[in-house]
Amino acid sequence: MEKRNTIQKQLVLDAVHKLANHPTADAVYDMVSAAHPNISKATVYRNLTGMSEEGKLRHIHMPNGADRFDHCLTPHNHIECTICGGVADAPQITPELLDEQAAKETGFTEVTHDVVFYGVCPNCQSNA
Amino acid sequence: MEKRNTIQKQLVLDAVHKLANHPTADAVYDMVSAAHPNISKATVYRNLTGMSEEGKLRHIHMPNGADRFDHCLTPHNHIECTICGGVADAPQITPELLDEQAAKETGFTEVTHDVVFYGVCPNCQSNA
DNA sequence: TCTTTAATAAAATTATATATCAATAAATAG
DNA sequence: CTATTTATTGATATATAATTTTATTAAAGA
Repeated sequence: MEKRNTIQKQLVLDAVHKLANHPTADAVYDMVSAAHPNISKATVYRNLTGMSEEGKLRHIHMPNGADRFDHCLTPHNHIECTICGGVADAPQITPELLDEQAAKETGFTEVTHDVVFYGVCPNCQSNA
Repeated sequence: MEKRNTIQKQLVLDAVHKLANHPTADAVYDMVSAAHPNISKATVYRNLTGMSEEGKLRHIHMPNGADRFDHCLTPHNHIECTICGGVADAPQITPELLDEQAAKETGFTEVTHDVVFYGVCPNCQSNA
């Protein structure tokens, strides 16, 4: 008796898949609580971080605002629009190289990294 | 009469220089308030972000904990120890290339980025 | 069905950062 | 040097993101 499948956990996972576009915990809460009004925000947070640790989701730490969660598990980066705040996928760029080089030059081991790009999204470009 | 030089601003700038190792706003506040007990935390935050915008300091947005501030203005990245939480300098890696490639593949313009590395620092390696 | 205990709901708490606003003091003019 | 202007400050309140706490609930195995 280790892990249990709860309705709440399933609803949270479904919401991240349905929302697709890198929702924040709050956005997930909004969607889930529409169908299941009594769900607690703490439960949403717990399940999001828990399932990220299990590898069912990806936890994206945004340097500015709230963290986001991604249903897509293949390696890639993210780009945030500096105008509307929307987050899109960005290409993954030679990550092994980055980590190796940083390890060599800093003396740190087990090196990983986060990259977040910023820019103006196509939509905000045309509305300017 | 535009910008004013205040004791508080000078104390904050000095503290970031003296602390050197990428202090958080809180660490700066601790040092400054030792010499100037009445200083407000809001003033420390205001001066840190203000001087970062003026280019006198660099504001490092950390994806996890509190933001940090760097007296060193030459371009480089940072690496955070996953054990002790300390932050060290990391090499800058082909940034123009990253931004260009991300812009091309996403359709975003005016692309910049943040990179933060994570790893185990030399000190935590030997204490393991 | 019963038992165990992982997971939940609700509220309080922590951490980081910003906003508000009356009071203060730095820069300049006279 | 003094007066004036207003940027800056201090104190507090507020905002946002996320975690902790604790009694209760319910999932899974016996």
